[in-house]
Amino acid sequence: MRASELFTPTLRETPAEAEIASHRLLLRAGFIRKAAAGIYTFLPLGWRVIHKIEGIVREEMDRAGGQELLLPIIQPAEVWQESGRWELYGEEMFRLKDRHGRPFCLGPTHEEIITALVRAEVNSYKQLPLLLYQIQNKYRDERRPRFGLLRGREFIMKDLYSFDRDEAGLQESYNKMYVAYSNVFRRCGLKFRAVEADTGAIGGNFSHEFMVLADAGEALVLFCRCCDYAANVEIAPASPRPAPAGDDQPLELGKVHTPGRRTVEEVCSYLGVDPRRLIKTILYEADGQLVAALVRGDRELNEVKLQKVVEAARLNLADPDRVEEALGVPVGFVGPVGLGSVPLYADLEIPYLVNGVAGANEKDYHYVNVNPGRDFVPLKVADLRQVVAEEPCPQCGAPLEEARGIEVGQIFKLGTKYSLALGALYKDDRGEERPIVMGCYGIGISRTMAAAVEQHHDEHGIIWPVSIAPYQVVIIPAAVRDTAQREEAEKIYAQLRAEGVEVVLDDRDERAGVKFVEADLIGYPLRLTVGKKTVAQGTVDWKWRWSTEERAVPREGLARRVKEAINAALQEPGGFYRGFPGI
RNA sequence: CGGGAUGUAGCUCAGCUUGGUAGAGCACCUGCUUUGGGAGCAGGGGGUCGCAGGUUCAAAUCCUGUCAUCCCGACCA
Repeated sequence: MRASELFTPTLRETPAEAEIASHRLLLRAGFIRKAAAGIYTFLPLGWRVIHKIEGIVREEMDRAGGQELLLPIIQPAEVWQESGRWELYGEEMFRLKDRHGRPFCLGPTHEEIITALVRAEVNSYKQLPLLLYQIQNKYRDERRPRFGLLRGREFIMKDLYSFDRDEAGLQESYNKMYVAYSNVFRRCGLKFRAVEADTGAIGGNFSHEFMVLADAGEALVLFCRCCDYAANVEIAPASPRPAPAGDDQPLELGKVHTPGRRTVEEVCSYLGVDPRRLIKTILYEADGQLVAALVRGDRELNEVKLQKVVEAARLNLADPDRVEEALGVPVGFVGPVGLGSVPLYADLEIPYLVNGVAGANEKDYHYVNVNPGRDFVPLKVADLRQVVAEEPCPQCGAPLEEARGIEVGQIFKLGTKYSLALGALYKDDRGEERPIVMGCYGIGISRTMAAAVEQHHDEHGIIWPVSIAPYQVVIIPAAVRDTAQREEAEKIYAQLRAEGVEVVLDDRDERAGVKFVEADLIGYPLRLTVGKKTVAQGTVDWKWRWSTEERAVPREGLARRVKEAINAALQEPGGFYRGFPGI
């Protein structure tokens, strides 16, 4: 491709709407443009990257036995009503009606439609297992789209669904996908971790998320330095540890005046107690009913854990005004002692407390010498708190590390949730009807593109891994008006193309500086510069985008050397980033 | 959905407080010079000031409504 013909409108200045690196750089370098909030056009360079990622995904899915098909974007309401998710999905679903008033939606995901397909076409155990996948636009009307491609309303996703006869078959499919996903992200040149994860609203009972490690990531992951343990903080189990040594003998419950002290910090400094002795009482609405969660003052509550323990379909922090209305106490003074009918859910650490401090359920008062078991009895004691770095690994006990991650893929065991709801059954070898056992496995293609930029960029622009770069090489003649330089560059261009290298010739009549700056911004992995000096001495200047080093290499045999270097880079995508900080 | 902010040229923004008929830099077009890290000079084109009402002799500017976008929070296969 000639740069003079390439449609890559670059921006010298950063668009005001872009906050994070990937959004900023993809806009500036001319890969994407915004059409509406959370909806983007992919320009030629951006679309090439998407194709590269899709290509890698296809190869790995096919290698694992997957078969590609294409499901509709517009889906009829019926199948969603059958699974019960037409109601459950709520506002996040884009809904529409046809001219006859029949309800449809833009598919936010495809479990229903593919299960309906398999229900109709698969009847016998002989047709199983089956791995079907598609790469498609998906639609979710996010309350708040943000971060460019990382959280859009229209996005490109690969998802594969596995259909097996039984649990053992599902486990096998799941393992295949785990391996395939690891291959995909390794080949994309990304530093990632597979972490144990919550299954969320999609249902099912076992899941891993694939996280690209980057500071812009919305997820927090914990991983062990010594063993292979890694988990999303949402589900990482805490090990209970005793409260600090204090008074061993329970003292008499007492009420103290704490005017205006609402927060843990305020109460603790006012009363001169360690936050570890405080009982933090947080009120939630679980399916409309008020519940109280108790954690130590120095801990953070984990809502995902609470939701599971409470067994609520919907759980959200209770509105402070509603709490005051229901309990007659401002939230800062609510405590477990004498809280009436509100069910108490206590973290594992709470029963270890001796002579703790808690709200007195009376404005401007707290209780001291609160003793769990004596002064209140929780409905349930369970792991409710957030684990933090340096706590012991649940597998081996070594201190955990934490990192931020961008979720680019997730694999689930669904079991029979959808096959039962939609009646996807098969006859086994004894003629008995049984539900198909399902799994689902997603990769955010467009999100992976953004994640790659988050992980691989510098102050000048993007640094694409060779495997997903829009083009592998750019040739820059320093001055195209110099016939010798121009002809030399044209020759190299023709030779590289003959070798099958994906190359851009920057044949524009621009100053060399402009071409260098744009090449850095766009992030071509390899740059070959032809100048007056290199022509005279029979060399070209060779520079990798991720390196600061530039060296003159002989013009003789250049095309083959480039081809070999590109192949080497494709073989070991992460190898070129050894210099990058990582884990 | 709650809180905050912003909509003026393709991009970044000034002008708004104190109403008087629209500006800068970059980008674009033409010419000359320049040519290995976003060049210089000269000339030129481009905006119903988000939209709709209202106040006024007069509105980018004041008032009301509305739409859009961004940030924080809530939410999130």
